Amino acid sequence: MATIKDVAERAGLSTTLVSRYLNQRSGVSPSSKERIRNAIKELNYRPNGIARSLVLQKTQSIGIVLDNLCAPFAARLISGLEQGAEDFDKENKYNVMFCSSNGDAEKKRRHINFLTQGRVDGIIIYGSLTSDDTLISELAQSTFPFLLIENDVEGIPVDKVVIDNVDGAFRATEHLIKQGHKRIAHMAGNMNLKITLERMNGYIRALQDYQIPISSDLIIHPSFDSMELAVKDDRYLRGDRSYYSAGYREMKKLIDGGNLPDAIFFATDISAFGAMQALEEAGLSVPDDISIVGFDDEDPRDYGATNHKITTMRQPLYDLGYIGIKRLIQKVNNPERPEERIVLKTDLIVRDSCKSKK
Amino acid sequence: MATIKDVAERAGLSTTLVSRYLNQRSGVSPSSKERIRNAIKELNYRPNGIARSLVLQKTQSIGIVLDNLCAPFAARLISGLEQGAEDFDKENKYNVMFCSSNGDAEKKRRHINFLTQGRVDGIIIYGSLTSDDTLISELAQSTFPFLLIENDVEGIPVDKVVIDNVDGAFRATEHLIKQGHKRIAHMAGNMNLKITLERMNGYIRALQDYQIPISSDLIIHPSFDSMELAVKDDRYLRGDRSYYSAGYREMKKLIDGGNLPDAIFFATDISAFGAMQALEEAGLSVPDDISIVGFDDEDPRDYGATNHKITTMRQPLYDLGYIGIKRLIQKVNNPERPEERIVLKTDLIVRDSCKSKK
DNA sequence: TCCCTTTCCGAAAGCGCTGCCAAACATTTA
DNA sequence: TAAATGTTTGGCAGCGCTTTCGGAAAGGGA
Repeated sequence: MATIKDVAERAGLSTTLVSRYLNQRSGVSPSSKERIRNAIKELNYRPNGIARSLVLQKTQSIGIVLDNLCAPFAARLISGLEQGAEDFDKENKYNVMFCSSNGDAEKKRRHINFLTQGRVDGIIIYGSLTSDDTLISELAQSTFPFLLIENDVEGIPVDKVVIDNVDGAFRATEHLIKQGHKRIAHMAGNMNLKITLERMNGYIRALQDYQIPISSDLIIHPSFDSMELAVKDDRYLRGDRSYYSAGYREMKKLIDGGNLPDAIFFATDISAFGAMQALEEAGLSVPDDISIVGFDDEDPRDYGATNHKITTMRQPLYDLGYIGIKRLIQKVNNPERPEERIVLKTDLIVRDSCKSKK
Repeated sequence: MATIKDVAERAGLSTTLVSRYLNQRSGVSPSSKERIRNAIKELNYRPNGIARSLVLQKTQSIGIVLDNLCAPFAARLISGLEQGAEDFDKENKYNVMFCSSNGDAEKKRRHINFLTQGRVDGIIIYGSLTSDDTLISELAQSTFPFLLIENDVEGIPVDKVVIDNVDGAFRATEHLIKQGHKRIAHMAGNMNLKITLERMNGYIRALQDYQIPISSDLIIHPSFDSMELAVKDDRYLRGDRSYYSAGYREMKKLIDGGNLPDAIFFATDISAFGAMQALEEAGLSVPDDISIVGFDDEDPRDYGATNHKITTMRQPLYDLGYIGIKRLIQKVNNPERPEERIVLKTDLIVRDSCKSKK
């Protein structure tokens, strides 16, 4: 591969001049320009961005690492990220690069390590790492600019943008309460996840606020299988179905138990979809026999479910990305700014799965 | 940011030794190791990958640039790429990074330029560039390893893996012929695209082979709007709907014209979905009134269509990615290998949109 | 004791580029 | 004509790392 030196030699000029030409700086005479242009063409020269970045201490790029590029929610998140990068810095455009770990924690680690070794100017990490994520705190010690989305790690000052899960769950439950429901159950998510705790918290607070007694019978803790195969008919089904099966199983138990609650707030739509299948099979109707509110605004079709129109709390994924990358770029350009924790609210999307109780 | 020099100084050793330690080479005594380890921790040192890559002339990463990361087909392609990278080089794992241009040709160009300036060891470009893609030929002149997927540029020796569109269209048409259809129409795609020509070519050859007269009345050239908004209800619809509308319009004309063909072979499923809506609205049935074969195996739900079960030619997208990245990594490790053009066949997926003619 | 391995270590060159600074040249002004 | 100003140009250091190569130290055998 030809280098800037080769070009300079060929053009009979100094590398300084060639560099100036390449970066369209002033101080290059027209005749020199011409000679450099020719030399470049003759040698098929392509500048080495790596070397350039080394001296400039800047790559003009941003890395994003997430678990699953093809996940149902990813599209909206990605759009937000791309658009944010576009809108923020119109002249010095940032190149946004995505790395997908496909649920492999080790791979995610590797990606983060790779990118944070100066390969990009900053990174955004979506979602949590394994429980013992010393990597985040190590990163926080260094000065490398990074930002977390949907990973509300505690104890370390870190830039992050997160969802207000407590508020979302509160409002979801409140929605049910305001429709006159009293026996409101909650089907929790994976208890290893912080968001599960937060959502349960919101549920409990809503009941407390409206002076509805909290019954532990009505709080359901499904057990989750490990991630279920997301491939069907060689067509990639975008979502992990383990929550679906869990919802199905628990709903079945509930139906068999005989004492159905008025309403259920699900920590995630996916479990709700599974539950709805169980209800359907039992000849029960949503919302006539039971009201349901979910969370996440998932697309039932991504989980092979029938097209339920479920009332749900929707995460502002686009905004998560948009705001996140804006903040990161600010950080890149002004490392002194103190860390921020940005909280976004969820939206209540009212569909057909709830009904007022007479 | 601390550098290797700082670490060496702190440890009271040379940078050479620190480098050796970092790369787990022999020739570092246990006591030195200990001191280096401490120095690294104390300084929060992270090695600079950029500098490392500059001297090693290797980044251990691969870049992928495509038009739309969130496109319906992308999931399968991405899976293939990721898996291929994984399977090929188990010890020196490559980091795969994705760049999405969202249909912006200038952005795609920028991404390609960025990555090919030594930022990665090789890139894969999915889909075509603008018609005047001098960029590809420039790249071909250089020694930078790259590979094209689904972009069968001519005249330049380039590594690429492509679909056999002629064969696919031939077999699609043949499928119709063998069911006894005689008046088989073809709805073409965007005539600026080479694949459109190839698919039409396959259609014509099939008719010729089976001695069915070719009638230009039966070859429909829809006009396509520019890319249609792919957002609906703030939920990102994954596909571009312009082909859908075109299919709808043309089918309507055909119905109004009165003289419906026995069958239609569509250059893309998306047009077929649109056409099927028109047929439905006209009270006509597929496959009773007309048989249909499509191409691409698109998911109707990605285009807001009802869930048609269409017989179609499916592209082996996973394989495209899997084989493509394997080939690229080979190229990276052995630049001398001459360019290859790998052709993959499509699969006929029989569903419910065709019926034998009595 | 000497010589020969073996192990550990560091100086220095260099990867391809940019930016500072001074030198060379050209042009204008007094 | 000399001085002052403006425009081009190139030498060189240095970005953070690896690697070569020779030297020092330590251990072993005679």
